[in-house]
Amino acid sequence: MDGKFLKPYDPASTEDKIYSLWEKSGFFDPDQCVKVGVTAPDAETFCMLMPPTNANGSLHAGHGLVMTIEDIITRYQRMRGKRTLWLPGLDHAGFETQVVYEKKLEKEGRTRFEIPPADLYKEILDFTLTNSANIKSQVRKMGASCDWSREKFTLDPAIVRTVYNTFAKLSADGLLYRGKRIVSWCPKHQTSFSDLEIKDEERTEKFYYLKYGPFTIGTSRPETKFGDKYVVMHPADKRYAQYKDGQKIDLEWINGPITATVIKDEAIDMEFGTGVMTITPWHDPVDFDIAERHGLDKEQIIDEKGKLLPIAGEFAGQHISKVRALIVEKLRVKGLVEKIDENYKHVVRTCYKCGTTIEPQVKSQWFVKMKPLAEKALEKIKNKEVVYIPEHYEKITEHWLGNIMDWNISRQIVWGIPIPAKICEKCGEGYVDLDNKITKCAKCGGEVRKDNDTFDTWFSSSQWPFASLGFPDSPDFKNYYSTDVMETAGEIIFFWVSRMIMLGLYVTGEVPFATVYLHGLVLDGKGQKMSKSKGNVINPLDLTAKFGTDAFRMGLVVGNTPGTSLALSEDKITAYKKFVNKLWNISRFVFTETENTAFVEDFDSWTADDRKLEEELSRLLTDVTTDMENFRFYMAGEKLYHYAWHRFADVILEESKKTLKEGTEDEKNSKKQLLLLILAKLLKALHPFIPFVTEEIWSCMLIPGKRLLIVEKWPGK
RNA sequence: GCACCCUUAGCUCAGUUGGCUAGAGCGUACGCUUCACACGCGUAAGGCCAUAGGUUCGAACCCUAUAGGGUGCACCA
Repeated sequence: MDGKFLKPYDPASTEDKIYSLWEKSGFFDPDQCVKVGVTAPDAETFCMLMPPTNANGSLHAGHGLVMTIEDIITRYQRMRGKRTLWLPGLDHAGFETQVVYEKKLEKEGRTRFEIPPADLYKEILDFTLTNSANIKSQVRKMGASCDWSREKFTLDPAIVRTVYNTFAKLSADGLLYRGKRIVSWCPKHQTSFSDLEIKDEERTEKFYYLKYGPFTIGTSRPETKFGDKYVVMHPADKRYAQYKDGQKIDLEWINGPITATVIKDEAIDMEFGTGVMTITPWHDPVDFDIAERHGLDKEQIIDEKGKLLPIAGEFAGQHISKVRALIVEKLRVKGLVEKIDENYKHVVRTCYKCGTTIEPQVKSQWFVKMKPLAEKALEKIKNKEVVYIPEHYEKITEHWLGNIMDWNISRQIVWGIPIPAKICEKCGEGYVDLDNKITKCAKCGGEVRKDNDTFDTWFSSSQWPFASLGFPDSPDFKNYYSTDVMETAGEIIFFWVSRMIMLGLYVTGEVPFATVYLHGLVLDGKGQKMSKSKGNVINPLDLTAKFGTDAFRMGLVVGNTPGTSLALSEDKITAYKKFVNKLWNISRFVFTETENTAFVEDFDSWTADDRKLEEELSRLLTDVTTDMENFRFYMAGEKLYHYAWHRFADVILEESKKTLKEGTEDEKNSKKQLLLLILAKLLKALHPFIPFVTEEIWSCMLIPGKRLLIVEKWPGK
């Protein structure tokens, strides 16, 4: 027996050694497995893509969970003999990364608005590359057995080309348009967003009743009302029956006399306020729709930075957040304030990143028509071509797909994939232009310039399943698409999962994956969300250093059901550290008692008792295999834990002591083979969960013709 | 407002298609250095499975209602 078993298991001196053993073996690469004969060339394939990691920081506990679950799946499938590919990748993560970088700039006293775009891009690229090296070493530390030789980055030229082709295809199929539409605009970040990037926040604010000629209008935002020249009411509202659609009324308003026009529209809720409102089409989606329906003028009141334009008269140039009180005071002096409701509760749309109030703006942006894509996806989901774990995510997805809005895919940031298009200077029309050929606007003949915007990062990551496998003609795409499992965070089910299904289906005609496994959040030990400001962020590397990667992995997976969040406490990880050590000591006992005894694969001289124990283990492993097949890793892990400690160690091992001391030769032989057999099978079954310690113990077993444990056969049926 | 989820031991959570005495980890109490392991061993305490009805031979599990907690979506100025 190796002398190291006389001391407790030491992860620090083991893990790096074992990982490089795996890497050198080439077994992460399915082609290599076939080449050296551990996998049959015609074996069934299994493919899972690692959600491309945001290359803007370092790994957090959530990544630890992703790497653990996905590695468990991968190792299990590989041991089952499948040609198993787990493809790693990195995401440039457009806006997310730019925000992180802007914070860094802020600390240095700089802002992105003073850096030439090309220079900024270069800076962020350097930043990303530095981070990604860091991230990759952390992923290795978690024990991830992904195929590094196939690693992809969302900015790889081949990926970008695929994204461009999809953009052009959408255009050719009439699913892409550039429109002057109202978009959600963050004045701080100075970019537009899709509807998913908006966070609703309930606020209690004042609600103002203002005199508008013969009417009283209600508003929570008097500072936007300078240009309001349309007054809208419901056509069926009897209170205002005397006013006709299109009727002009002269009245006194904030900065002097104006002529207002009466509009009748059914969008008005007669119950709300006074049943009359004025509209600000440039800065409100509902107002915009009304203006579109009636062909009304739209005027910009607030600029992109949130400051009032000249139309605001004396208030021009001031930031809207500062002038509300001043404007209300002016209105009050003019006698236009009727009353103020102090406790008006409503929902304000804010930037999910910085919490700044969204100021809608009318802008020309690229939109994808989502309905046709969503309908096809919905059909596949209902047919169970994509299966959700946990199940209820299917309903949530169907609800979202059934009510989908068009997707604004352009962002006014430099960090991202540039949109390959030309924009007409004169009329604003846009043209998809992959080959940089267009020089004149086909509509008005005006000069065109390059589109300076970039794609929403989700537009590229939604194409990840086929793009990363080399669509359309690489062998990997043919072998591995459509993939088997998509394992990711429940949080990004709309952002990413649903869009992957839609775009995958649209571009390749096939759903991109058969099963979606969604995990929940990793919370701190008290069940609170981790955040830098609370100071409760758990760094995975600290935990692997303190307890060992195997213990950390067990702590992340046992008791963690899909879709629900997990409270991760050090106590729990400590428990699994002890378990890993227990396994170490079990091995020490077995090795001591079976010194110089080789494991016999097809041993047939069992005692009746040992035969029963062997069958008991087989039953357990069958059970565990069922759990693995059904993604119940939390159960499989717990069952193996329980068996190893409370059955094998506490009972089987204890009882064996007597036999090994007092039994006949046959009984001793049978018992030794049993101990070796159980240990071997247990190591195999536990390997996906705790790969390092099992591989290390395995290396000390006396088994003729054994390979690395990572490619041994899974012991259950 | 609509949808979805949750409520089980002091804490964090399992409990698969309804079926033995409802489980685990941590924690707690008491006792053990027993020749694999004190990162250990043994023993014990601790639960009206949110509440009220219903279905059933049988319910933590299925149905209905209620209460509390959470999440997502949609919004009216």
